[in-house]
Amino acid sequence: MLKWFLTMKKYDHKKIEKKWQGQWKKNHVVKVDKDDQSKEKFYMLDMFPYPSGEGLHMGHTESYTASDVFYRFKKMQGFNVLHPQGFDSFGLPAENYAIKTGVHPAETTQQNIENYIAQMKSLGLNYDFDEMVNSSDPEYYKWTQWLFGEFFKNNLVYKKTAKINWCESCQTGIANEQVVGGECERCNTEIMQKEIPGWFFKITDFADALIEDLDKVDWPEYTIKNQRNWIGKSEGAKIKFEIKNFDKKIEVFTTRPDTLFGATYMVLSPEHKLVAELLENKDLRFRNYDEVEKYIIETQKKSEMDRVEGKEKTGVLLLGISAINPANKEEIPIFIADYVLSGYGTGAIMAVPAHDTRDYEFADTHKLEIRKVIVRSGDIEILSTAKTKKGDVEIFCEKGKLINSGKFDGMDSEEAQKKITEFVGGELTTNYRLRDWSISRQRYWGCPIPVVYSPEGEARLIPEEHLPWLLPTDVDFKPTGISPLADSKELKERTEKIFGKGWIPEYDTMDTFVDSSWYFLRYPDAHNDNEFCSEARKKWLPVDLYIGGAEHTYMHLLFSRFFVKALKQIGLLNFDEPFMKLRHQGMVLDSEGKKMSKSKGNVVNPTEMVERFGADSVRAYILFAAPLEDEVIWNENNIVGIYRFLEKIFRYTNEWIIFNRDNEKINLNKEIDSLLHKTIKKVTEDIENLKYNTAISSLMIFVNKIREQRGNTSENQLMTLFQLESFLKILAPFAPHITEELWAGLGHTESIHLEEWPEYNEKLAKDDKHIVVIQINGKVRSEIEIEDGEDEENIKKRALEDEKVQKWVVEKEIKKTIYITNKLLNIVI
RNA sequence: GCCUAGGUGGUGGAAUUGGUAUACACGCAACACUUAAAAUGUUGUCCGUCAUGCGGAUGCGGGUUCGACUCCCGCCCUAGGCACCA
Repeated sequence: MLKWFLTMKKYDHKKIEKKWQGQWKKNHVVKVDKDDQSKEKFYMLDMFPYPSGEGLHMGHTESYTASDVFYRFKKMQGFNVLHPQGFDSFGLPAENYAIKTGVHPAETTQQNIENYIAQMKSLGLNYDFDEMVNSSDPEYYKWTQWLFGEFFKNNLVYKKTAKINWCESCQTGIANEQVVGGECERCNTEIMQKEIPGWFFKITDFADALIEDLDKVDWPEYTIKNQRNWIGKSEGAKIKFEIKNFDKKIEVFTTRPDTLFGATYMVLSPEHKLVAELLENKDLRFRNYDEVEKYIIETQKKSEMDRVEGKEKTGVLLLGISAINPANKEEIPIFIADYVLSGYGTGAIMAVPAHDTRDYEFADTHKLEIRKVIVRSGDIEILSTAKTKKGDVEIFCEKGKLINSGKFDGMDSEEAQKKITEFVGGELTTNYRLRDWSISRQRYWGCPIPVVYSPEGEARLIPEEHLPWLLPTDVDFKPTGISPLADSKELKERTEKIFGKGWIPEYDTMDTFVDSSWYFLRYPDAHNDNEFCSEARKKWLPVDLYIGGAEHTYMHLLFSRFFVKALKQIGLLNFDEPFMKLRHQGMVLDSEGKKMSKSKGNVVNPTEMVERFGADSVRAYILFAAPLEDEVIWNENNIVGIYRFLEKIFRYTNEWIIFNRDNEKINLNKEIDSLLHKTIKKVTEDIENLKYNTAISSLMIFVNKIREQRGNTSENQLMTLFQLESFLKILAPFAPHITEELWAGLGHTESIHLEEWPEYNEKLAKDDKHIVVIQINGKVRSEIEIEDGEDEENIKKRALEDEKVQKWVVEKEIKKTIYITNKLLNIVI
């Protein structure tokens, strides 16, 4: 014993990890040959991070480790795996930091990227950083601009002046999709409304395809649902209402044209164009002009959140005008109210208080007529059918049969929707919640929009030969309400030099979501200066497995999907969906189960954890602690379990090397061999299904078994070299450093990560004996050991002879028995 | 209010075409080694009971079934998301 104790090495994770991280780089272990046609391709993608000053966080650590494990696994299985990483490096934090300190965003971004790369390497993440993509690099954004140009030429981008969400702090417009809880997603300032001209991508053109193609992908159910809900398709009708004594019509969108006879008033959103027109028309001036104007101003101050939260349904009657219900020609009042939003439908509604909760609440407050026109089918006589109860009156919001609707009485809702729409000259139509994507930002640190304006104000695309259209450097970062680029002398001169006197450049930059909507198309051909991706390299697309946070389920995924569909329509791609399989990692919480945040001071730094426990332990622990998609509690006290596990393997392997290296007469331990094959099977299947926690647990069970057997056997009979090596290989994706060290210790000169993934023998992975549980009336009373495939009658006979079973069945009639092969026998008495 | 996910020992979690509930890990306890501690090892650890037995337990209450963490009905709680969508 003393001998091996003296020669035994200690598991020094720092030394081992540093050594191999250096070696991998030197020996090109991470290199991918993108043109290798001999192997099947696999594209494993991570959501690229924004390189913030705070560095990598634990969420990245989990997600990137998960993909790194899968990458190593697929590579060992013989796939040619592309597993790139890059940086989503345009964005507000760097610009805000520049405003505060004067340090140019390019500089801080570069520093942060270097820091991120160092952190990623310290975790043993094997990215080939030569194939990196960096969205603020002109070599990259040249192609962002080029793609914008393709959209421009193909009518998929247009300019319009629109009231948009405005963030006072960022001094920029914010897309609807980027407003979180009425606040700016990035800085949490409350969003206001402001009229701003800007460029929009026609994402709504693809609304139906964006819904339908969700059938083609292997994504989490809820992510698919979220995408569907975000697009928000609804069937209905557009119907026009005449205004009395005014030659204009109000068009409404309704999902319930069958309730038209019950429309007892109309509501316009305060921003509705017609309201402004009516206000300007002196002949028609409302009798309550001041009240109306005051209400409009109050609404403008409100964010969408405020409008939503107001419990009282406020609104103002437009005194002096009225509309005609086209179904029954009755004169009905018109209101403006902020519960009607300008951005959805037509910005105007017909209100049917008897059959819509919100309309009812408004009608109740303003004492308006409530006319019932729908009753539950087969319930014509009784008018009191109810779904939702509101005060004393009952509201029925479902479809049913019509009453009080003239010649349509007795008709079913379904049929009446078509017939009534037809009757009033309306139009059946589909409406979407999705709006076109506003991409203009009045910011500095973003991709310049490659457009110039003629002296007459006409927008023209900057020709390809002038790309990349560089972001100027001579600007002041301070927010003024206009784009920082308007400051640049150089940009102005550059524009005039190329296009002539009087031409001015577009000053806005693009939403950073544009950069991240196509980056995965660039990795296969990251250095191509002539194309965004060559035809040959497009064979890598689409992405086979994408791992990233669930927080991106709406915007990033939707925008990326839109890009792929748009580029297919243009003819630049030939597939429909960017990400075939998608999985999310859960949040990493502190030891008390709370969200990590700077303000709480409970943020765990991955690099510090790597220092203390080693990259292998950090990797294995974060995957072991919980299923990938669940929340992970980062508990430092628990990581020691993984550390001990690795240490045991380290000690065991070194013992093995000392005693067995030159010993050719190791006897095959059949029990260990069977367990090994079971473990290979389990780990292989679990990795394939991203069930890393149970894969690691089965590796632990294997090690425990070996430790247990060590007491019963002489050391040189424990494991063959082949068995030991197979075990190290299936551990390698999780703990790449320690396995590499032990692999080298066994005398290998090539990396373990270039080895083939062990095959399991189905026969050996199967037991030839099983324990069958004997139940009496569903309660476990005994168990017997059986041969694999033993005859049911025989098992039954043996079970009834069992002493413990005898006690229960003696003098009882056996009604029936149920046998589950190799598992269970239930005797019913 | 709506949508989604979930509720299993002291803790993280395992097990679902319905078939031994609590794998694996942490923690805890006892023992061994040690002058001692750490480390390591061994044993034990859902609850009740004197128990190699018996009974009970997967948020709560019912149901289906030979058998339910798993399926059905009703309710409670937690987390995340959405929100006047006409």
